[in-house]
Amino acid sequence: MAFWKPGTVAPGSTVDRDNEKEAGESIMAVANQSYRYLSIQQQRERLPIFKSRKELLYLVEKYQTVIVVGQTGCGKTTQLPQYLEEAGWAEEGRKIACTQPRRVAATTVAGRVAEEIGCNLGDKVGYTIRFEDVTSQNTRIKYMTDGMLFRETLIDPLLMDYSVIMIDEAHERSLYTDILLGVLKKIQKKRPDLRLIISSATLDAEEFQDFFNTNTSKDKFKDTCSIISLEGRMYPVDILYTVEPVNDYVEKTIQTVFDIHTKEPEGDVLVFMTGREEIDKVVNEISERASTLPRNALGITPLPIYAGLSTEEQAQIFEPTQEGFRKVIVATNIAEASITIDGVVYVIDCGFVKLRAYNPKTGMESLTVAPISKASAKQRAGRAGRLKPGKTFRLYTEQSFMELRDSSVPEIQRSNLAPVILQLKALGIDNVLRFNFLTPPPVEMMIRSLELLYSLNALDNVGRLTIPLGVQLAEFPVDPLLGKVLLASAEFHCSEEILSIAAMLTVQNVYVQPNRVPKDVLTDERRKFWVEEGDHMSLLNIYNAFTTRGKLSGKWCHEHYFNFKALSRAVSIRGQLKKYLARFNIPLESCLQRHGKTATGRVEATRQIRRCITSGYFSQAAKADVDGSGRFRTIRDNVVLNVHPSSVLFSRNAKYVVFHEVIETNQAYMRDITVIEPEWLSELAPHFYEYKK
DNA sequence: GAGCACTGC
Repeated sequence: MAFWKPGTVAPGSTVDRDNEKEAGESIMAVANQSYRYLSIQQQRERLPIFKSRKELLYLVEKYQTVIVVGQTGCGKTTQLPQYLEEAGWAEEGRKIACTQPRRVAATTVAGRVAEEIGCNLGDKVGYTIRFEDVTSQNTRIKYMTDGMLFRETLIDPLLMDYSVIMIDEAHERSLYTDILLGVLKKIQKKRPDLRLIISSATLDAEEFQDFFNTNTSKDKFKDTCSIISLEGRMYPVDILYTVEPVNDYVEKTIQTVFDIHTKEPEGDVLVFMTGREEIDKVVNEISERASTLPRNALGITPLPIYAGLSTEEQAQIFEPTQEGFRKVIVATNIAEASITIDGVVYVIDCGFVKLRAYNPKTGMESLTVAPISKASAKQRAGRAGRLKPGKTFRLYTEQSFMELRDSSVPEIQRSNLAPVILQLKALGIDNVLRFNFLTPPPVEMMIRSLELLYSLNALDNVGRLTIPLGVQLAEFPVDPLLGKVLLASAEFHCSEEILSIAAMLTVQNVYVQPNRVPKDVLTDERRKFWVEEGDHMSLLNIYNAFTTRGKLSGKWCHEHYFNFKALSRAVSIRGQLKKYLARFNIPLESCLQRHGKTATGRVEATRQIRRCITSGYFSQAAKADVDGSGRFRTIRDNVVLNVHPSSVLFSRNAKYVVFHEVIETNQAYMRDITVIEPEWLSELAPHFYEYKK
């Protein structure tokens, strides 16, 4: 292919096998290939990490922190905790923890290790994720999400249960990974016996080392942190760059798919795009042009995958390729680390990703297309080398690749920090501005969040958590604004309704939009559940319909184009939030059941619910422009906002609203909106609005 | 007047 140029490190070079938990280190995967006759012990000894077993154990003995570098596919996630357990680190009732950024990873690895050890899951080996605690008194090795370990610090600030904590996939720099690193560094000062293992990609290892070495630099000259590199196991992936920069990567993608299809041996293709619109375009174009292929040629099956698809639609990509066809999977970033697809030999990488950013000046989040990092590019390329030697086509020049950031901006630098600040305060870290972050978030973002927490009355005027409100908001596993609404529901006598609304706001993708169904059919179906008061009350209707006449069934969701997975999750979340309300002594009351028998009672009840929502979301209020353009402006800062087209209130004439969130793409859109009366703002949040007016 | 990357408690 004349348009392509091999990368200078390309032929024969190996790329890390990205997600060793799915296949790479699995002894079962190995067993299925050629070592079926080996005992489990023999299989474990064949993994690349086994050669480093002694050295690893020596380092953990000697150093407080050990950084285990990259080269995934070596077995570190499943083997390292077992080595530690075998060496006695889990004796005397102590546990070994291993954190993962994603729930699926925690559960699947735990299952695999339990099988290797030959115990029931939840016995010697277990896992803990939100809504599922599969551990017992006997549990010695505990896999968990990073968010869950952070929750545990609120209960046991020194994490005394654990002798070793392994933070896996630290290079991903998830929000909770970053917070945990800061908190664990503090804990280490008080617990010299605690061992930390940070598993990271090569590029960040020294940053982690510098971070942990500063703990003791003042009086000792010896390092307390060591790095070890492990070799991985995966097939080589050739990397090809374009010779010239690409203007239209959607078109270039389609060309490349056909080039691969007509010139390369068999093997499926995985394409990385940024979002739904591009994916649909690529899939449609491929289908159309596929009909022009010669009659006797191999067929081509394009399939989309992104989070907004229903479970059934997502499942299609895992079905075996039809005889005589080549599968082309067109994906968002979901395929970079969350979903693993077997059979991929070719990867096409457009070089971009959609990222969420937080603007502290407006308090708005934006969703923008940005170039990926070198680490992401490497991760994407690695998806081609799981089955056999593969090829990755990067739709950018090698020069552009060299100019990419080494790794993505950590999540903590682009998030709303209000929840983080509350939780750090609850841990007794009063001066959050001086908290030891691996990479500190911008100071103005911290200050904006502190102001917001003060206006919610979660912090007092010297920045301490208020009692009980601030303390309760820190405990609640929801955003502080939503937490405030939940707590205020006592006053408005509508906790039953608010629980359902809060659960529905917390899950994503309540609606599914199958491509085969015409848009007006979808809209008509949705209107059956919609009410003029806005999205919150409509979500409540959907929740109630799902749990009563919908009988919690997948079939009902399918018929009405709702996402079954999302609604089921809402039911679990509601249950969890209900337990918190019970703990905070907030009575369960339903104003709709009490007053909803008559029309006027119903109107009054929904007013109460909307007032309750306003008592938490008063800072996110907007007023319609008088020109009838449908545009709004935030009441305090005059920022222009539009109604999101998915909202109940799209193309309806509301005057004053509060909104759950704003997503800024080409324009700023409010999502999940409720109609309010302006007097409620001065009544419920005079401190916030008094200088206006 | 017209749009929805991905996680986590």
